[in-house]
Amino acid sequence: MQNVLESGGASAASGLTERQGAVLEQALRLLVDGGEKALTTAGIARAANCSKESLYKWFGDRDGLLSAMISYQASKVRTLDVSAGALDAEGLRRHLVAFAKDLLAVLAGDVSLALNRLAIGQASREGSKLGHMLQERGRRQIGRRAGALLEAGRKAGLLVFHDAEEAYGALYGLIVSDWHLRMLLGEEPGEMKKGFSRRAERAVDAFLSLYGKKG
Amino acid sequence: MQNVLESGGASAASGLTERQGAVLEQALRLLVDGGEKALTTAGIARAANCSKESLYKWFGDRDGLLSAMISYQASKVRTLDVSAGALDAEGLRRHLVAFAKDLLAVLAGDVSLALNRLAIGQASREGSKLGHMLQERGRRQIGRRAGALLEAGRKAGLLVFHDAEEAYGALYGLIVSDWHLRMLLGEEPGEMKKGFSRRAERAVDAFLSLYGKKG
DNA sequence: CTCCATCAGTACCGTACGGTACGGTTCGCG
DNA sequence: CGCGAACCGTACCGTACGGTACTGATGGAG
Repeated sequence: MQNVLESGGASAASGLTERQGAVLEQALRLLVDGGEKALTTAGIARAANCSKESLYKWFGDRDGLLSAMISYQASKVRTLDVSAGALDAEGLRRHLVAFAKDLLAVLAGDVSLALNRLAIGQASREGSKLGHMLQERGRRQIGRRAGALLEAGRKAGLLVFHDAEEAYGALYGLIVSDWHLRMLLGEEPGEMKKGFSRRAERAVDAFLSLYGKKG
Repeated sequence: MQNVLESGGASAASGLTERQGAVLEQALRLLVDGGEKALTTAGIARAANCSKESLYKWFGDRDGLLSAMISYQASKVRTLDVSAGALDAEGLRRHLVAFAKDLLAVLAGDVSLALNRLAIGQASREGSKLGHMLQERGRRQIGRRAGALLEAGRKAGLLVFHDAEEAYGALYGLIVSDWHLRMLLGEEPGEMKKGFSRRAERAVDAFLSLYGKKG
């Protein structure tokens, strides 16, 4: 997640120069540390050792900078596709548990929480481009991985469902419940992370009990 | 939820005068309409036909006013206790479905969404009193109703679980999934509300399939 | 009627932020 | 070397907000 060192990296993928990516990195760090209120153009310029003029030249506007931050962060997250060849019951369970743990880890991450808070705060005013973007690039991405996993399970005769979206919704709800919102509201995530592993297994057990064959 | 007409109402319960309650009502309306950015002290004073000086005299501070708004709104929501005498399977299911529909309706409400956005936006900076307060007065309240319902179901031999908190978490997750977050991010709630009824029943079916006696 | 408390309305102040303009510096290129 | 582009640092401007001070009106108590 912090690998700025890779040449090109996430910057090239979005048509950004390396320097601009580094600036966005600093902006994300500012956002994580101090919240939206601390995310001033002057602060970003100071933290990134660049000038405000450059910020406006590169991103046009404060909103453009915010959008670029979300876009940049999303471009760093790549969901590994599961090679679902020859899946047995135990393998499916392991994959589901891994997915659950990854999901909880991602949602509990500093940057994810900060960006979600930012987008939610901006969601009230008309436009709400950020919320839509976060939704599209974040959830849709991880949803694809889950969808592929569920479809593979069904093809292997291990899962039974007629609506993949509904099954995914149940899986998501069983895993996350209201933990995401609680973390967004400021509950200390350190205490929560301890129970994540057990929570992931419990959720997958329940999900398999609902949608597993002869379950 | 909108019954401001009751004499005294939520104001008296919180040690507020009727006038102060009306001011908070206008503040909530401003927040719902325009988001946190529109919630300025001058705007509240203008909307409520009062002076800024009175605002500061009554609530001390802008944060105090925000806290008062959450406290005031929470004091208006009363969870009806279920008289759980003689519960059969069909009755339990009906109660659960009613709870699910109420939960979805509350979470999708304008005021709830606006207050959650406000608290989440404020959660980053140290203190995060609002998030904690919303958590305590909101979730804990509705969680009690669910807890009583679940306990009654177990006592009637209709539900089997060893950890009420875990069962409630599963119920909540199955009902809400990621819909709350999506609405907080600005997704149009109008389109969602149509499916709430069916969603509530599906969720309760799944929950009963997990925790109902004999499968 | 007089006194006093409360409150609306407004003017005011300090601050902080978004956005712009300008001087000085580095660096690549002909 | 000369030139221009990119850019850093900073100063600057307009605006908007939080919070305070003042004035005048209202209304109840003695």
